[in-house]
Amino acid sequence: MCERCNYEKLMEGVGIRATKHRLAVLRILGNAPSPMTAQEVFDALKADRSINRVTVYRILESLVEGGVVDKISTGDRSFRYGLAPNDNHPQHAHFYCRLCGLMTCLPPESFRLPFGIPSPGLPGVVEKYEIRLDGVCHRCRPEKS
Amino acid sequence: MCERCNYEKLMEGVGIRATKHRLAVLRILGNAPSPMTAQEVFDALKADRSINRVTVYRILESLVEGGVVDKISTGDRSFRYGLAPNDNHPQHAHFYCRLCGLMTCLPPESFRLPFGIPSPGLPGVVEKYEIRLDGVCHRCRPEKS
DNA sequence: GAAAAAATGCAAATGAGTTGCATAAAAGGC
DNA sequence: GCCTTTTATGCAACTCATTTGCATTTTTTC
Ligand SMILES: [Mn+2]
Ligand SMILES: [Mn+2]
Ligand SMILES: [Zn+2]
Ligand SMILES: [Zn+2]
Repeated sequence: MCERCNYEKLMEGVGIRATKHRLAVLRILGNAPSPMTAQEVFDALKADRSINRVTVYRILESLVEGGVVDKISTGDRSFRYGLAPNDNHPQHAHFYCRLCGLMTCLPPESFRLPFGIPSPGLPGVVEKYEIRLDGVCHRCRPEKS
Repeated sequence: MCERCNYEKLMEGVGIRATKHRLAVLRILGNAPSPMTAQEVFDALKADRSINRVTVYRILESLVEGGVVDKISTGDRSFRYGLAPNDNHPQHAHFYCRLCGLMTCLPPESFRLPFGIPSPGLPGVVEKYEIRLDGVCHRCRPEKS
């Protein structure tokens, strides 16, 4: 999804050592058109590398912890992971199909929150926010006229 | 949360028979200040009634299916349930504390999406949407100056 | 290069939510 | 009311994404 992102620098900038596996995970997420599940990342990695499922979870956890990757919740019981918003990638909303589980990135212009996180008045300190539209994607529509 | 809601009518209006258990669940959700987990609903019910955990899940499922209750996703791996937006209860965003798991309803005025669900251009038909601010609530703040 | 620290692998556990099937309660027909 | 059919609930077992514990590499530090 981005040629301008130097993933090594991105990771080391937040104090995460750039191992082969971690770099591979971040590249996969960076090239993905939509946020992926841990399983999808795992499968993508297995294609040309031997890696353990647990390691994938731990890497994703680190990247999320470092703020490089976003962990996105859905209507099913798994999470999706994608590049976190940064200078090159503005925050954006997602569409989630409750039938096939596909999660789609929406253009950043639409559905942005009209605020710079006005914490005063809120019940806590906001670290991130999520806007998710749920429904049924066109592929899954029963009848398409 | 609401004295104007006739829960029996609400349920039967969407074709859900109002059994004792179902009514109790809906009342608990209606009186709750924040969306609850299935476990919390179960515990609240157990206080003055014998009921099975699975039944709670099935009742919540029915109420969600009927559109009376909203199933809200979070940063942990469980869901919260609350009254679905209706004439008396406008859609609103939520704040989720990643430390204690508390989910708080935010005033409907703030953080509403500027749209009436403009499906054209979207990857599917939108049925609902979620706005969730994630962070750490004041109670969980490590140092409060 | 040896010791310490960090990353990875493997097996087992966790836990919210689900499924299958038995029983109880409610609804319909007479 | 009484019998039949449908729907709701209970109980036990299961699912499956994620986590945990601990052993084994791999990397870093000295
Ligand atoms: Mn995205
Ligand atoms: Mn709410
Ligand atoms: Zn779909
Ligand atoms: Zn908290």
